[in-house]
Amino acid sequence: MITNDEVFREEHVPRQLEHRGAELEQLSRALQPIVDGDRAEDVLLSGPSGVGKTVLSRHTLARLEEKATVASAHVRCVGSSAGVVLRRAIEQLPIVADVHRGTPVDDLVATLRDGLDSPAVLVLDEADDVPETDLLDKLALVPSVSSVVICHHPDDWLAHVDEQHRSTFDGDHHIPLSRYVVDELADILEVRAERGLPPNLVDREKLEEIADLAAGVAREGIQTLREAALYAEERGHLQIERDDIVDGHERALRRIREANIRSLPFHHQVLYELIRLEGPITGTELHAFYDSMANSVYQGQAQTPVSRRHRRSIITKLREYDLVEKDEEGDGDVQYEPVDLELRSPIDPLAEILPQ
DNA sequence: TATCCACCGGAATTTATGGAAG
DNA sequence: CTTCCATAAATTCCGGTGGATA
Repeated sequence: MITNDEVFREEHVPRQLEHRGAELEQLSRALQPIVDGDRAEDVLLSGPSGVGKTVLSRHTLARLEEKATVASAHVRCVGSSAGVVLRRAIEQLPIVADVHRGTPVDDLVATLRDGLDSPAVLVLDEADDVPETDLLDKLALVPSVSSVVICHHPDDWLAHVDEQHRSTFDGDHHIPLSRYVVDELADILEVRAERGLPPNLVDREKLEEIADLAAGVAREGIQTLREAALYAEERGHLQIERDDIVDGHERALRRIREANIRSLPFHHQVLYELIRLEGPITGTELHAFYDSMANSVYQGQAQTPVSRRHRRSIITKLREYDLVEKDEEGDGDVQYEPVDLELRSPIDPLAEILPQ
């Protein structure tokens, strides 16, 4: 039923970007100098997840590539230190150097500075919580590399940035992307449907319904369209129907969360499972529960149980990934609970230990 | 209002890890 | 193989916050 799954992939970059003309223009203008071999300007791209920040940067760079050879690197920064970010950047850029774990960060900066024949663009994706705030300081020492920073909350991000770098991302150098309105997202979905689904499987009205359910978040809308098409096939519908959309949306959201949970380390999954099994649960109860379970859970594992302080950081991360919610109950005490009760950790470390 | 208590999160400090040099 | 070094992860320390209580 899906004729071309490629167009529904997360990493798919469309040839034509719908309804991002102004932003595309703005970003192209900032990066334009690189075509002539000059340093591009730094840019901050911000907006909620799934509205096309990454796609915009990839699409823009791909367009520039058509005009000239452009050296660029795209690094996901989530949970990585400055060293890891720099190392991955060097690996992607045309630089001959051996970089490995343990290479001093200043050496990495030096190879980046000395190893390039011409200026390059470094895209720092999901830069929200890079622990090393001085990453920008280090990059400032590399005049030939300009940065495109992608983050969710520009104000929070800028607050962590040194005063001296803050003005770099002023005015034209900050491109905020917002959610699409229903009509716009429906246009985007229409293109995907044309290219990836059989003709007449879905009409405009249904696309608008999907766009509405997804609340203007493109990633959600695109995945919902895909899942709805699969449901329609399972159910023998000739067209996508309303219940295909509703169920498709549920499954799309779950898939997105599953992808999130899979990328997390063991400790995080343990905490997640405890919250899922016992939630809603208060912080104090959760710590006590962890303490009582820890020995059996970590039995035979390479890792050992972690301290309370570290657990707090982990819970924060689980919330950022939209896996756990923090409820302010009416009476004031906070409770944690899973966003999706049915969504188990793939490790599922407690299954055989806990009854029920 | 003053004090206590639990929690949060930043920062300093310690520990583990893997490559490199001897 | 052992020692040394820098990074990254995890722990410890600690000041700030806000609700509860007298």
